[in-house]
Amino acid sequence: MDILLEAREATAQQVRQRLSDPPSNSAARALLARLEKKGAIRHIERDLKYVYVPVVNVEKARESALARLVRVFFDGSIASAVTGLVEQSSTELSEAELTELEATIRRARERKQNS
Amino acid sequence: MDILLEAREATAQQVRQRLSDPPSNSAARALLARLEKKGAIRHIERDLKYVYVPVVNVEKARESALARLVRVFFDGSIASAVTGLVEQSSTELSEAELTELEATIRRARERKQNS
DNA sequence: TCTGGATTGCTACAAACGTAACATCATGCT
DNA sequence: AGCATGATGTTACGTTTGTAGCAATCCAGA
Repeated sequence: MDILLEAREATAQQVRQRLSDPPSNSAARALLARLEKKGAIRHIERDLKYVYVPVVNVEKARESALARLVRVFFDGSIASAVTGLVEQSSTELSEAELTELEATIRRARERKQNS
Repeated sequence: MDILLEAREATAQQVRQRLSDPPSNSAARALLARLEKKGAIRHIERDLKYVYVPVVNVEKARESALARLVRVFFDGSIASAVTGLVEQSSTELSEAELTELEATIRRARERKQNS
């Protein structure tokens, strides 16, 4: 499921290849068939292959994933989560990104004051 | 598993109650027994109940959860993830927290320059 | 004492899942 | 045409997981 959300779309083979500890070909197809039966994904036929796409609301999936992360690993503190994210990978953030983040925080402050 | 990480510890009943779409009592107990068999959790006997606690490395679990989130929902961009986190919940952040986040960014910048 | 509630141990069965194997179909190459 | 390749459809089997039920144990209260 994550793989489809990440790749936007994928064939059975592509999903299988991206899975850690790749299951058999049958298992990958069966998994996709089950997800489709449950309504989580759907498939389009293209070039004789089935291309699977997630049917879930990506926005909501992201929101709930963020909320879960904050709740489970950061005691519900959004500030702690942001701090953790930034500090875990500070060297991967470019100067431009750091500046942009500061702008984001300023915008958040303004939105807060206007509400 | 998430529930145990979040609650630090829980009995079979507590885990079951916190699960969305709560499974049967037997299923909850069987699940915990399996997790214990796999070594992911362990149990302590207290007041005649089994209190289960996660045995996983919380640090690593958090890191991988953060990495997954960034990869799946934010195209691998840490900056986007931080922005999403801040904007999704800007009104829940206090002024003090916003200020603290700015300090965090400054620290990240300094660390970056020193590396 | 004894009765009820809560919890675990254990067993049997059903549903879901992983896997392998084979058939079928379309495509491309010789 | 004939054949190999890659994809899906389908079936069968074993493993894992979910469920229900019942016995045993401990505790609290009547």
